[in-house]
Amino acid sequence: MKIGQAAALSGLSVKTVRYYAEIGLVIPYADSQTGYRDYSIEDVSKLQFIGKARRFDFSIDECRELLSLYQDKTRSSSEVKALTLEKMKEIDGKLEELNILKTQLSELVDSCNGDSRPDCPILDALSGHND
Amino acid sequence: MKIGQAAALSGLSVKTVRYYAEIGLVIPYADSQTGYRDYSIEDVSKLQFIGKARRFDFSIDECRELLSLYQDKTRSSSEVKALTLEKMKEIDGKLEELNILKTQLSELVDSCNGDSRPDCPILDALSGHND
DNA sequence: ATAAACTTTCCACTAACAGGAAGGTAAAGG
DNA sequence: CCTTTACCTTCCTGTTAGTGGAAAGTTTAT
Repeated sequence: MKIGQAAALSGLSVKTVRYYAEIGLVIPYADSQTGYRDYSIEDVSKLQFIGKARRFDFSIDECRELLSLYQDKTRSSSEVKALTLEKMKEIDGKLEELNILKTQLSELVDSCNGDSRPDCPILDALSGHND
Repeated sequence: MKIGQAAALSGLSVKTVRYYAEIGLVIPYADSQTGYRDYSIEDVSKLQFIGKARRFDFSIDECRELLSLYQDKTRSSSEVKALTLEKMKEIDGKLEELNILKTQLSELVDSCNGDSRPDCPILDALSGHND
């Protein structure tokens, strides 16, 4: 099938699918007659797989790794689990950072009356020498 | 002072300070003799301000906005507060997304025994047609 | 005087695409 | 059969916020 259908079936944009071909993530047949890319059902499965992994916040490189494990019949599930656990740790780190940020910002907002006067504790805090 | 000292005092890298000059965020004097940038104390204050705002996850464009409010003596604190509240909402959105992700990933991990066998529910979930 | 440390500009690279231009191809309608 | 429309191709640029490095000029220290 052509790229448009593959994109529709996988829920990705044509641009994205073409990009994945370019970086060697999912390489379709190249029809030498027309130059059109020709995607198989299996290619579409891979695209769907990648789409889902991307939504789980896996990077392209991690998708590449997962995909090769996916295709490796002799793989061990521990490898996949390790990758996923690492990703969870990353997410935990981000969560913590964001929570700290949120607390700090909410303290700033609470201290600011937000009226029409130029006096603003938020800017004072940003310009101050205390962190 | 020269860029190295300004960078050291503001806690930013020389590259970053030069970049901020390039994009017109903090423009120092240009010493016509040597071509060296010449930073004032006030420039350093601005750099510190930006550094702190960046750490609060404000984008460069938002920093630009905050900086102009910072320098505007007729500003109202409500403008600053509004910007900060918007930033908080953004952070809340990210937090929610990440929490959902974490839950989904932990369900995947829990379902996987992670042994040396190829059987892996994580990959099954990624390749399955259910989201 | 010379070496070390600092500065300059310029170019390339990062992640993961999106937008758009110019041009070739295919399927459908008249 | 011809034309329109829809689809496909490659190529180039832009996005964010810088980082790394090269080649060359300047300043400071020994």
